[in-house]
Amino acid sequence: MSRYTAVKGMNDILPPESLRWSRMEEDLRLLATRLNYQEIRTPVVESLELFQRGLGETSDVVQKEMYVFEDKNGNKLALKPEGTAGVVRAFIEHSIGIEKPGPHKLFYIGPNFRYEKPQKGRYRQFHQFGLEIFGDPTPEMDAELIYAASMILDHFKVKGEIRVNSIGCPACRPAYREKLVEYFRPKADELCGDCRRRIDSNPLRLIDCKVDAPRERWRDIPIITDHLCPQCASDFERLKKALEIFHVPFVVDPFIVRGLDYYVKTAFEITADTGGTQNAIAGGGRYDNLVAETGGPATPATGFAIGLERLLSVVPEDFYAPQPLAMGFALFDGGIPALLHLTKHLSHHPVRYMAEYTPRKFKNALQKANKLGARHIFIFGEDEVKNSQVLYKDLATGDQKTFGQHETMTIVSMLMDKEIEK
RNA sequence: GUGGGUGUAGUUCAAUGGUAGAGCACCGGAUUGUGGUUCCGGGCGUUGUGGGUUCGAGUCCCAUUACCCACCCCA
Repeated sequence: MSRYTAVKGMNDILPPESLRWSRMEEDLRLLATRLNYQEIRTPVVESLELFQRGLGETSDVVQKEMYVFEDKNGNKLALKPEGTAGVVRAFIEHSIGIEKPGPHKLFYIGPNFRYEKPQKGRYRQFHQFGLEIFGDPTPEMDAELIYAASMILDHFKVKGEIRVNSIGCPACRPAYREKLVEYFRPKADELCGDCRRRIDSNPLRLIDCKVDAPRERWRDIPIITDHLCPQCASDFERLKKALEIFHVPFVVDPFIVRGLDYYVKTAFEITADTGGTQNAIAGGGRYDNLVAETGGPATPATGFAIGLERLLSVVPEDFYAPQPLAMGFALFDGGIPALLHLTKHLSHHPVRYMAEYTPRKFKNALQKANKLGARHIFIFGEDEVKNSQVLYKDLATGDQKTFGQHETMTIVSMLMDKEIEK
């Protein structure tokens, strides 16, 4: 047992899992870039107030899940619990919306921190990839964003369910909220303790309760989509129409509620079977008022974030096949210079290769290569060195061949061709 | 914050209250340059930690801690 352990809820990512991570990140960057999203990198730390204002004082994230601390100057800071607030702050601070006409498409990828009790799919340090679009108010842009999300699912061969909703705007949501309160108040005695509190604190959450399962018990719960203002209602229709043109498979789920206060109108969520109860792999929606509320010019905006731990947990195991490994051995000290030359040449090519410079017996070299899972080996023994040759052996097929030591280009192309075949 | 479960070798797991073990993995070897099989050899682990009961505790009791899962919340 080592004396030090990783901090609770924060995990080491070790090989070979780390390879899946870096490949996944590479793919996400590539996909986003192709759709003309540009990367924005914001600090891990922001002022506490930014999050309090942005996410809402009453949200659980702000109330009890943030890592808050003071620096030596007494500034109240927080580790970012989500990605959007920092992006919005940077968008305003650097006048991105003023310098060029919109829409401005940005993506980010990085760690977030929430002080929660860890469980499957939930960690204190977790990672998100997100897309944000500033300066476009249309539901069609929401649809394009959701289409991008569905492309990401397809790319990673993930079967997810895209659930969309409209949660209204400041014009219509308060009225719906009242309707819910009216509906549930007489039923308070039948509700669980949490829900009784929610009637006043957060009535929108009532319909989501797993203890009471209100949607099973009462069929006549007021539904947000029946209480939208004319503008929100027509936007929602346009959203659905656009999604159909994109051929995005989706279901309307009028019970989706976003946990952060800044969302309006379009809200969506992608769920998948992650093997735990934390099955939301992505979530997002429109946040038209956040830029203004954060102190910037009124700017409509929409975006979403994917939880990378959860995404990776549903990416098929064989999605990223490791490259075959090649190894080099010397059977005696006299083979080492030639082995060094081979290492030097192969280092310049995209083949996975490593050498061992302690001379081994032939049999032990093969054993070692097997144990490390190598596919190709190169051996320099006395005969080979005498003739300026190298022995190549394919451990999968047993085929072997000798090459001249100067035929390294042939060797490289052979290794690379083999990889393409596979 | 609230529950439940589990902590024994690198790992997966055993051990009616009576000397702590096995598989896998790892290292070395089995007469000279051909592997995955086989065989032989290699482990004194503060049994998570601290107390208690007992002649005797990995085993029973209490506390504590870590991890896992669930509630809650969310990515």
